[in-house]
Amino acid sequence: MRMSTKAQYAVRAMVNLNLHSGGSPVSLRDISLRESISLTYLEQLFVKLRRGKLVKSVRGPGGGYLLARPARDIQVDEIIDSVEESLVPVACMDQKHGCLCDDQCVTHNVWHGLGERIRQFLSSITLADLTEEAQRKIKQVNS
Amino acid sequence: MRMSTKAQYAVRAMVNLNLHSGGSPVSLRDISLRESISLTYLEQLFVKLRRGKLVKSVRGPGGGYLLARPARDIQVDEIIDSVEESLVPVACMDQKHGCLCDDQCVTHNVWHGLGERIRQFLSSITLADLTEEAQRKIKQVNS
DNA sequence: AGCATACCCGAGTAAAATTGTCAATTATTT
DNA sequence: AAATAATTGACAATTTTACTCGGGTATGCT
Repeated sequence: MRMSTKAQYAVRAMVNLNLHSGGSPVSLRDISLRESISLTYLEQLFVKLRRGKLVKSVRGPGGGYLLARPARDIQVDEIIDSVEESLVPVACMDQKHGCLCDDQCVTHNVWHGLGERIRQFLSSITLADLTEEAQRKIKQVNS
Repeated sequence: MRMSTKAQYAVRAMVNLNLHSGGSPVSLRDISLRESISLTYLEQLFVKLRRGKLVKSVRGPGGGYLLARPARDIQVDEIIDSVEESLVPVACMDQKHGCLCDDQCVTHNVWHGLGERIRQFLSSITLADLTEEAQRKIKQVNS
């Protein structure tokens, strides 16, 4: 039961983006340097975040990425969904048409319930929450 | 975010064991046939379940495995712990001495909180709960 | 126009984890 | 002794993860 580093990177990158954007685009190069994530890997992640409508891109010099919506309206589970990390703990429940083992599996309800808890928790946290927390931590270090 | 099949198998096997044991040992061969899990793989799992003190083994003909404690006292999170599946979602939190990134990571609290929710949920379910549920499902099919 | 910046995209790849198998042994009962 | 069944360690196939690489394309600046 592990959250992939892909998902972890995506969340970190989004917080960093929000933290350093004063309305103007932030380049992946900057995020790469600050978060020590390889540029090419970040590119991969942001393609998905853009397709997930969480960020907008601005091309050309001075370009970069912007949040597509206010940070308050972006939930952590959406970030993870965008980079294609399933939040459901078992494979048979990925399909939308429900699980084949519906009736047979005794353990079905356990994983289903667990998936719901995970979703519930991660959807209760917004990018704004994380950004504020980051700002507090930065202040602490500087004082 | 996936529960490994190893953990899923372990839970299924434990339910099946409890379901078919009337106080007498159940052989892995029987569980293997009923749950369609390879015998040799089951052996691997039960070594760990035994070390985790969830089952006791009885060797020789008529032997097999028994629950080490009443099913009501066995929680699902213990089964998963035994087969060495971490319930904490990120690697840096596995060590008991705490996470190095404690202060720096903004996202630390997210994963920590998530881990706690997962643990909380899985510890609220006992092997007895799952066994009763299985019995109800069997009745439904037979009626 | 030409150049630099920065996003865009698909393919490939090495390492790690997962999911097992195989062979040989030990303990117990009949 | 023979059969049953757990015990153990080594090993192997497959899949997933976490990347890199090599090219593109759009935009702004001089």
